[in-house]
Amino acid sequence: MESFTKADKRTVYCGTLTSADIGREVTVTGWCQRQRDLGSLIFIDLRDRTGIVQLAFDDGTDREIFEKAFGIRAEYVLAAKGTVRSRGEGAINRNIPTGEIEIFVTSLKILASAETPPFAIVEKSDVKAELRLKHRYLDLRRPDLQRNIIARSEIVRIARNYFAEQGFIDIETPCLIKPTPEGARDYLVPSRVHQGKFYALPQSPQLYKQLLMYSGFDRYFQIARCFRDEDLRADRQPEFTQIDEEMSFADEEDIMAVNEGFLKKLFDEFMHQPLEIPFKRMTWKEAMNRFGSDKPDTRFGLELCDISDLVKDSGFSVFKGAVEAGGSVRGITVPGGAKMTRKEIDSLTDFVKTYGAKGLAWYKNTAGGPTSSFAKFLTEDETAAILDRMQVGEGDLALIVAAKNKVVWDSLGALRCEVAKRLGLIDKSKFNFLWVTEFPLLEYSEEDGRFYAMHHPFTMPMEEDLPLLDTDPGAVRARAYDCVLNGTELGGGSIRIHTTEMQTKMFEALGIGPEEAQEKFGFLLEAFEYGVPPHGGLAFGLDRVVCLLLGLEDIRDVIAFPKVQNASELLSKCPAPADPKALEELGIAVVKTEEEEEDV
RNA sequence: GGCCCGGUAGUUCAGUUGGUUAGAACGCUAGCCUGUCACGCUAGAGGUCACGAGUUCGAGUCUCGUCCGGGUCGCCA
Repeated sequence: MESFTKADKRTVYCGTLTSADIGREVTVTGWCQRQRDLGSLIFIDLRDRTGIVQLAFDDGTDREIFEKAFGIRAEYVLAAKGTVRSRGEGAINRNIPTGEIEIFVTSLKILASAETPPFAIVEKSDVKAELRLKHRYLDLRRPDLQRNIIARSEIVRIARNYFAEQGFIDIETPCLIKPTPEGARDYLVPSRVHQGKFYALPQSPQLYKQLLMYSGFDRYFQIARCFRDEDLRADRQPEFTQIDEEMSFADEEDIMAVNEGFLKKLFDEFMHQPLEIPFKRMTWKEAMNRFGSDKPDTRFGLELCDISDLVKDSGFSVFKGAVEAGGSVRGITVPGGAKMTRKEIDSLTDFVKTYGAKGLAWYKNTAGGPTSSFAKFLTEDETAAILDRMQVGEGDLALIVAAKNKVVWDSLGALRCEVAKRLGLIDKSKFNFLWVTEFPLLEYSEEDGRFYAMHHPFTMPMEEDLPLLDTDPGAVRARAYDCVLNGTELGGGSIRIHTTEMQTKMFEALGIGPEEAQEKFGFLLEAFEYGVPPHGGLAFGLDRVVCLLLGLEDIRDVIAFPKVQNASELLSKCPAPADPKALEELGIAVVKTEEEEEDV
């Protein structure tokens, strides 16, 4: 065999061969999926990233080649030359695309042998995540994971093409940047040249893309890696990728339109299905009141219903007290939910408790006579009014939470999703895109006794709310928007502040004094002096986009080398201790914790 | 940092009230087999029950701690 590289014109991908190739002499390379030894007949399924083709060895096969084939085991790497031939009637395998043909092998090379892998390289794998991630290079051989990674590449290609067509310029921004005081924890990188000083890895290219607007690159685009030193979730990794954009001389309408165009193109070219644009829009306030969430899943109902006014004077202290304390009493009505058992309702009670609710009041409207956890504390009229307001019909179940608004929203927002999931109310074929707009500009932190920017401190307030900035900062709305799909925040952005006056006001509202502002964002404030265009932008979480389009739930399934919950990576075993010499050069000493001291 | 779930053969799991030699399936090894494709048949090998203490005559099973993995709340401008 003189050549077995893919560059050889006779070398083809396993999964691409069809009966149209019968008679061709070809070379294929790949991994042995399975060897079937039938005595004087051997078959080998050869796998590459395109699929599987069957290699055949029989009494017409050269004895030396036959002996070689006899010894081949799973995951051996092979190059085989031979003639494509029909399998003949009766021997056709309808389950695989190449099932009509096989390769009669005339030359065989074992490029590498292999140990039996710790788990089978098959599409449907129920092997524990830990083992898969320790051997991620094997896990990534599985066809479903290969499809995910290839799909991700296609989505990125479509994004690059689309934004280039729209006149966006792809610009790289630094990965070693100044640590930022607000927002998520930074990953810090020590400086050797400047001992005691640190870079941070970017949580996003935010400031740099704004600076690019100041420079006149009026349409910027980047597939940008971002880093946040926060705890992981099924949909959150410490390093992740954004489709990041920024536009000058643009307002919300321009930015939403460009991105609706992008998603439509993704649906055309990748999903091969229509997507209706423009998307529905909903203010943050409406989203919270109707769905208890700023990223509502609108594929099902179970909307929240406010009954505060009906119970504020009632004899039930739980309801009355919540309203008096400035909170509210709200609930959801589960159609047909009355058949839920007490045990099931108890588990929903435990569920809402994780969101800070003290309990879950319920009312089962059953034909045989209703049962309820709270009706005995209310008058018949009060109960009737609640049932009427919540439209609790026969066979329905009402679930009610009384607490401060944030807890009511959080718990009921999560509860309606949980109930929908348990009752199978979610139509998984739907893609309900939604813009959530008019987010609050600021969020009060009880712990720190101050306001923080809900989006980031460069977000433009809504003009009509500006007077409130001094009197009622919590009520000011921002020119910020999120793109939501089926209950997941796919991306978000805002119109940015572009004047010194406004930015100074914003820092004041955040309790950042002039000196601190100068020290931390002086370069930005100074830049405002030299003519900054109005601008705004948006960033999508690429990993989440890929996940949702592929119908996956675990973000790790679309990332080649993901990290586990404690932010370590099991394959290479990082993070790892640093070389003492390197630490010395950096002027860094690692301080042992008290526990470790005791062990020494 | 809190709460919940899990760790038994290479893999996925079962393992009764604490009781003899810890099982099954798949995989693996060897032999046989001419049309398999989840090949088949026969035989065989394979276990620190995550780790460490404790309770007990006796622990895979009960208790505590540790480690590892998963989910989640906090956190994630």
